[in-house]
Amino acid sequence: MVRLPVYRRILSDLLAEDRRTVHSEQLAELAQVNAAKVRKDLSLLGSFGTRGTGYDVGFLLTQIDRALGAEDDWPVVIVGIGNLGTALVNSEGFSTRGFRILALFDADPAVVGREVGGLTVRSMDTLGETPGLGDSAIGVVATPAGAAQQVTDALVAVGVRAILNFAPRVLTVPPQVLLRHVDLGTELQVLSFFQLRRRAGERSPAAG
Amino acid sequence: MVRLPVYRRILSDLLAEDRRTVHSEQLAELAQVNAAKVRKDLSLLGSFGTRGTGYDVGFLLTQIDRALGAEDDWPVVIVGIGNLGTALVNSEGFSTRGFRILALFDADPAVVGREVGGLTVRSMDTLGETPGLGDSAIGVVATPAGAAQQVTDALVAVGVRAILNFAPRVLTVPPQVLLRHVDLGTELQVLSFFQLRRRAGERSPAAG
DNA sequence: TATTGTGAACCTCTTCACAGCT
DNA sequence: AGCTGTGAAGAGGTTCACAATA
Repeated sequence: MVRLPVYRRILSDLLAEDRRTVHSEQLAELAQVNAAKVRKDLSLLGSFGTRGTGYDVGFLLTQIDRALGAEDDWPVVIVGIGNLGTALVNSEGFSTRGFRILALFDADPAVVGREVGGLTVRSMDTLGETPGLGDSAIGVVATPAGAAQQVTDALVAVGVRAILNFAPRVLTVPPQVLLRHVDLGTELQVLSFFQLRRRAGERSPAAG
Repeated sequence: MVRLPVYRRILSDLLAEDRRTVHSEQLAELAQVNAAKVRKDLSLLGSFGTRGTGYDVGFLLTQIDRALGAEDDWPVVIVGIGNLGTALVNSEGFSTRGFRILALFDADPAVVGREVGGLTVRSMDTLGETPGLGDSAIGVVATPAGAAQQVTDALVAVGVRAILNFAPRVLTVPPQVLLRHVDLGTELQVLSFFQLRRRAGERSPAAG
C-alpha cells in the first residue's frame, strides 16, 4: 500500500516523542486520512492493534518495516551530484530503512573525486565496475533534464531494474524496469491546482 | 486532475522535439497509463482533439496550463536554503508556469545574505515583512526535520494558505491550510515496495 | 481509415457501521 | 467503555467498446 511509508513517518515521529501507543483516529488526523482507512490499511499487515487501547507504536513500526522490505538490503546508486543529489545523499531516508548508498556518479570532472556523505563521487564511465550493483539495485537520477535519458539507459544497461527519476524529463525504460518520477515542479503544480479548485469552491459553494 | 502536470511535462518535452501532434496512445505510453484514461482526462478540459489525427501538442499544452492555473500568478517563498532549497530555487518548475519565487529564508546567519538564483537569502524574522505575501502565496519548507513545524507555524501566521513540505517530518496545520508532503525517502520506499511486490509475483505467479 | 469523446460496465478504494474483543 | 477489525454499502475512478467524425 502506498500509504505505509506515511504511517511509518508518523510512527517514527511519535516514537521520538516517547509516545507508546496510538489509535487509528490520531494516526488518521496526522496522515490526513479517514480513521477507517487507517485501520483497514493496518489490518492488511495482520491484527496488531489492541481493542480498547490502540496500537503499540514501536511494534507497529517494526511490522511496517517488514512489509516495506526495510529489513531487506536495497543498494542505491545516485547519478548527478549537484544540489539535489547532495541533498538526497544526506537525506536520512536514503541510508536507513534497508537502503544503502553504494556509489555516487557525476559527469562533471569538477565534481568527480569530491567526497559527499562519506562517499567519493565517481566518473560515469566506471558505472559498470560498481561492486554489488545487481538487479536489486535502485538507480536514482538527479541530473539535469538533458542528461537524464542517457543516464537512465546506462543504468538499465548495467542491470538496474528500478529507477527513481528526479529530473524534469519524461523517461522511457524497457517494460521490465520499474520507473517512478518525482518532479519537484509537478508537486508545486498539484498543490496550486488543489488550491485553485478549493477557491473556486469557496466562491460558488453550490458546485461542491 | 492530478495527472495533468504529468501530461504537461510530456507535451513540453514533445514540443522541444518539434513534435506537432500526438495521439492518446502515445501520451498514454509516456505517462504510463491507459489510453482511455488519457482521453477522458483531456476531454474534461474540453474537446481539443481531432478525430483521426490526435491532439495538437502546443494547443493542448496551453489548455492544460489554463486548467492548472499556470496563467495565474502564484508567489512562492522557500524556507531552508540548504542543498535541497537551492535545488528548488534553481529548478525550472519553480519559476515558470505561473510560479514566481518571491523570497528565500534561512535561519542560519551564514546563509542569510547569500545570493541564490538571483535572490538574496533573508533572515526568518523578516518573513512578515515580505511584500506580496498574501493568502495566495505558497510556502515551501525545505528545512531539516527539527525546524519544520516551527517554520510552518510561522508561515501560517503570516497568512500562507498552501504549504509544500519537503522535510522528513509530519506537520500539523489548521484545517484551512492546504498541506502536501513530499518525503524523498518515502518515494524510495514506495519504489522498493513495488519492486518487492513485483518480485513476489514473479516467484508465485498464481498470486498475481 | 484513424482516432476522439463518452455512455455504460466494471472494478477498486473508501467509508460506514457495528459485532467482537480487551 | 473504548477501540479494533471487517462485512457491506457507497463513491469514485478506470476501462471497455463503439458511435461520431475528421
